[in-house]
Amino acid sequence: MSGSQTKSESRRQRVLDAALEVFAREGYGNAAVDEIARLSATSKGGVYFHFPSKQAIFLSLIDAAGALLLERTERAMAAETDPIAKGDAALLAVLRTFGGHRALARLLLIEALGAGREFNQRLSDLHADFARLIAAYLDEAVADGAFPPMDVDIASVAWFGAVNQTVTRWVLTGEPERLEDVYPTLRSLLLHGLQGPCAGENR
Amino acid sequence: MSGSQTKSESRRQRVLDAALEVFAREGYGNAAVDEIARLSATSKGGVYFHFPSKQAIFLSLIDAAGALLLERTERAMAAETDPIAKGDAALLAVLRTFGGHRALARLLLIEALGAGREFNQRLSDLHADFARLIAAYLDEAVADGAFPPMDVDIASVAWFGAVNQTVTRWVLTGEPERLEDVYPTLRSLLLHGLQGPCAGENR
Amino acid sequence: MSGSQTKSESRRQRVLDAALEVFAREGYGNAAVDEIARLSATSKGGVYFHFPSKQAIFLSLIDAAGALLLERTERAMAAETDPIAKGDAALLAVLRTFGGHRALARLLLIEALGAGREFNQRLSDLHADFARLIAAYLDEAVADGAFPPMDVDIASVAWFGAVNQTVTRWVLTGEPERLEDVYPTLRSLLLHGLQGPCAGENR
Amino acid sequence: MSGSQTKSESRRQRVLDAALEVFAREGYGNAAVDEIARLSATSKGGVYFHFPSKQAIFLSLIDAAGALLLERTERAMAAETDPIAKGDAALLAVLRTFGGHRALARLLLIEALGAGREFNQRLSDLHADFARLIAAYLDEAVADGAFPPMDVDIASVAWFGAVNQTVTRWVLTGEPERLEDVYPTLRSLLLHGLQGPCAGENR
DNA sequence: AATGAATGAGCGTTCATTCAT
DNA sequence: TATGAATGAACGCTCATTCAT
Repeated sequence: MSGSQTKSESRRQRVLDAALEVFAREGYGNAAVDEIARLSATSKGGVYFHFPSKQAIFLSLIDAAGALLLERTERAMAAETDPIAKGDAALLAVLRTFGGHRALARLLLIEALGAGREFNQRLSDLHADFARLIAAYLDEAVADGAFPPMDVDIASVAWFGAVNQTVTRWVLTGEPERLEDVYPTLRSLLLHGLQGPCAGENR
Repeated sequence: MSGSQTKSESRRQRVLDAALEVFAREGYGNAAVDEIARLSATSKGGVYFHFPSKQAIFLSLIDAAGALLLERTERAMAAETDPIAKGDAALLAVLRTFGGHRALARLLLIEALGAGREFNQRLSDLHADFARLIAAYLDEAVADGAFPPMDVDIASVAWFGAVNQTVTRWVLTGEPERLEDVYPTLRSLLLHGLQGPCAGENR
Repeated sequence: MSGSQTKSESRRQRVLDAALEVFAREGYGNAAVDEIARLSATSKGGVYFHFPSKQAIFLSLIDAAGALLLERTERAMAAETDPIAKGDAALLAVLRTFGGHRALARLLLIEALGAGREFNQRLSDLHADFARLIAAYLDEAVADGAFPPMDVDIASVAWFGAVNQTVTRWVLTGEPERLEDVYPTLRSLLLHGLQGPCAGENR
Repeated sequence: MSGSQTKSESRRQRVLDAALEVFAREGYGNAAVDEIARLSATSKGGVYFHFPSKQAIFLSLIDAAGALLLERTERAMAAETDPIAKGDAALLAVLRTFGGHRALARLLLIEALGAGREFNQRLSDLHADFARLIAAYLDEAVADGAFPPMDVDIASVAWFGAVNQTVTRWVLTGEPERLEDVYPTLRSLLLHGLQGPCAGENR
């Protein structure tokens, strides 16, 4: 990796960092490339040297954020063997990733949704990727006997949605102060639903 | 209701109908007031006679859509007495309302989110209203002994999120073809979670 | 004069009164016909029944204001016979007319100027009318031996300008509190100029 | 001064030149930024790159014109020592500055007045600056014994007004063809008033 | 690689005027 | 006479994108 490559990479990264902040603060439509350039201590031309368009910057951010979320979740699940523990690990990984980076949460769960048709596909793909991850785990857990047979497609989407909504509420209203505090309740709900754990079952 | 009132109201309603279509198709930022005027067979000035701003049109739509959703859900729940049946009714009402009006679903679950800070408050309020409705039901059901004690705040948000996400997937990907098809699975997940109904329990 | 004529006249006058207030407050360009209608307790259509256009309202006001100023000045001069006293009377009449009606002063000296080419002609005519009045007086006074021969055209314009500027300053800055307070100084300046009255001359 | 600075400055100046012409021709309200852009052989965006708003362009012009007028007058007065000669120099400087630039005269004496409350302050300031210049001169001349004691505030405003009105007439009606032709008459009026020079006084 | 001046299409909003009632 | 809903042209301003340097 040559010095100039490094410099170029860091410049590109500075642009992405600035873009994340601006997009999260202003939303996609209201974000100005000028502002991204200013925040990244570059010029407008500099931004356009590294990215072909404003849209491409946003897509880069979504892709990176999605990849980060997936990777963290996968890694956390891989560290466990027990099916239930795998699920717990996934839940915690998502809550921790979003809880530690509010701008990222805002970008992925809020701004990306209304940014236009072009991004819906990308977002659908990400949702699908994540659902696939959860679905694969559910399939395994079902095969393992930990869970009864179910429609894993819908179950994974619902799992994802329940988690998303608590994160979204946290982003929009600031409640609860620490996102991870929802973990015990959410865990119980995901596992046992509203009716709670069956008698004689542990935890 | 005089004739002129009727006419004026109908013009206003035509604008709202057109706006719903345009906002759902283009998103808030990309929607042009010109296009709304064209679709409602009015002039731009006509639109601005009935609404002070583009933002006000959007807010009107969100408020109306939110009120419709709440009202339908409340009405459906009121028709039942059994706690479990109330929950089922709420779930079905939401799925049917959204399933019967994809543009409305897109507006409320997708476009309103990324439309800017001004709308987040309104949306938060709606989310809170809906969560309160569910929370009140859960409180009752817990008191009734149908559900064990739980953190109803988080539970209602998670309930809402699981439903929203399936609706969102339907809006974005068209799956499943009929939204209501998710009802049985979603119902089971909400009630019993991933681990399914306890042995000896009926459905 | 029939009752309806009276009513019509009074309605028309109410529009003019409202227009004077709005034009003086907002300027010609920023004044809205809607606002004039509101202030005159009429509808927009009502305004347009009495006047063919916004421009016509403004011209009516300018004409009326100009006529009032001319008439007051002429009447005041007619009441005197001594040439110097005639001049004093004219000066006082102008100061009193403007001093008693700030909106009128603002309209004639400020707003009418920048309102557009269409009004410049009208304003020029008014200026010319007034200058003619002063010029006729000066001609008489010169013939009388009260003043030495002079270029009465320029003198009348300068007279008008000196007065106008003090009124304009009053409108814009509020100084002096009572416009008529400038009378003694202005009188002396107009009669004797900066060098003051000649030795042996009385006031 | 680098080449790019020169180019940027010249573009900015071209915009100002075009704006002066358009504002003088159409008035502030009727002037379109599009037209300014066309006349300066730029694009609308180009105009807005150099100025934040239409209002700012207008203010720039007023400030520059006011500064030019003040500077020319001050310079002309500084070149003389005799009080009377200083006054003559000031009068000539104003007449020549306006007489040589009709658009500038129109901007400062006509369009700026009716352009709105925002500009009145600026214009008041300019009037005050100019009045201060004249007042300072009058104070000196009084101390020198050239003029008798007087209310210099009002005298300077009247001086300014008499000159302005002749310039305004020239702008509006084109009379006299050469503005400077009013100089002798105006000079005499300002010095001696309508009653003319005292017997035994020279010039 | 980087800069920033320049472009120009597009948009929200205003408002004088018209006209059916 | 009077009303006020409707029209539509006009305008100030923004901003993603380009490109000469």
